[in-house]
Amino acid sequence: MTRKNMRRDRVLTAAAELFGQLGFDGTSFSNVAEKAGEQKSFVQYHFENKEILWREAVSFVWGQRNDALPRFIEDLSLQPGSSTDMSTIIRDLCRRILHFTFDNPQWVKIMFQESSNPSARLDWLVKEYISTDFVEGRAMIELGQHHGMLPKVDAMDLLHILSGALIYLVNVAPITERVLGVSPDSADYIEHHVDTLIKILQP
Amino acid sequence: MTRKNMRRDRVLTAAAELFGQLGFDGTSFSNVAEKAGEQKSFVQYHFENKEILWREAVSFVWGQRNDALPRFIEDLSLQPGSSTDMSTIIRDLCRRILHFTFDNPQWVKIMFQESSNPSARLDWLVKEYISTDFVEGRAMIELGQHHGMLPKVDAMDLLHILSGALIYLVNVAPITERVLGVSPDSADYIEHHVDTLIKILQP
DNA sequence: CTAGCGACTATACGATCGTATAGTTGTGGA
DNA sequence: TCCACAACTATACGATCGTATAGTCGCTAG
Repeated sequence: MTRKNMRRDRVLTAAAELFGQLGFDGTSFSNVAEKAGEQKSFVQYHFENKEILWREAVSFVWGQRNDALPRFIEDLSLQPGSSTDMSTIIRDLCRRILHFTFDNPQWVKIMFQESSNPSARLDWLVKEYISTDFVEGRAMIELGQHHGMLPKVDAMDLLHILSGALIYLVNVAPITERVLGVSPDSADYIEHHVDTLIKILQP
Repeated sequence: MTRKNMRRDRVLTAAAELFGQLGFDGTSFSNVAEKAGEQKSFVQYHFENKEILWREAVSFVWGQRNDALPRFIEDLSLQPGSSTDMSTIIRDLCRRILHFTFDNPQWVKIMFQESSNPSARLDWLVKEYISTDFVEGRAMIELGQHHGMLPKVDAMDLLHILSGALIYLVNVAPITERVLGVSPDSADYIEHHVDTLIKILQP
């Protein structure tokens, strides 16, 4: 990768983090520049306004996510649908999603930020990325159901319930940490949580 | 209620909405004043700085929530633990929580805002309100388990899973609305969602 | 009647916001 | 060698930020 793109990516990484943590209005060019170790004018030069910076940061984050997540999901379809233990596959998938999202929470945080204050940006985000997520998520759930790995209930509701059960854990992690004095992003905690989820999902 | 307190409460209501939607940094005195139909100087007079305005708004919202929610939860313990249909009680509780949170999403949104950017404010929020929520939530889950109404798994994990399944629905509602073209805050949608959740929770 | 005080408003301050634009530097082709 | 242009930086602009403070109003104790 060229040095030029490295600097640009550092800015996008910083921007994504701040947009996720502070929201669109709470994030500033100087914020981003400082976090990225660049000058404000450098950021402004590469992204002519805040709206564009936001969109590029979102595309950057979703790109990384889409590079990483499908690998996990393919595991689901690779199984011949028979002999392998049902709970093992689901457990593995949940575990990987949790680990990935704990390491890369920006996509979830940005999604929640924009969703809490509907705007033209949310329209763009939905049209560009999230509507696809819904379709693929639903298909994944239905695949799991078809293989007898998930309860036979409304797929879209189940998608929301599972997404909620997983993502909520990441979102309230700093709170859980303060209240219970444990780290929800630790392998042990994730393992335990997924275990409980599996028990509930089993017939 | 005195006219004076009415104006103050209007400000707190506006502040809570904005803090939830835009976060602490994204919210300003002028923002709040405009939304409340007051002058910036009026807001500043009653709340000497932004930190205090935030804390008062949080206390206001949690106060309203604590006035409204316990009534629902008492229903759980009132039952003699026997004859009444298990699923009916849980279903009713979930339904009420969803309706209430769709009508008053500020407490959830503020919690997520602060959780996405750990700070001294989060410490205060946890100490003042959320640690209690955890304890009571856990007790409620254990009560449900004791009555044979919930699966016998780790109570804290189950609390997170249920909270997630319910609250996620509220948080992504604007997205769901755009993607599926339905209103997740409608009675029908809630009913259907809770129905699915109950099916999963049943043995 | 009025002095004083609590409730509220108006104005002022420096800092920072998003954006525009002028200036500087480096480099590759004529 | 020198020029053109891309890459980057510095500075400037009005608006708005959080906060401080001076001013206005109405009521009531003396």
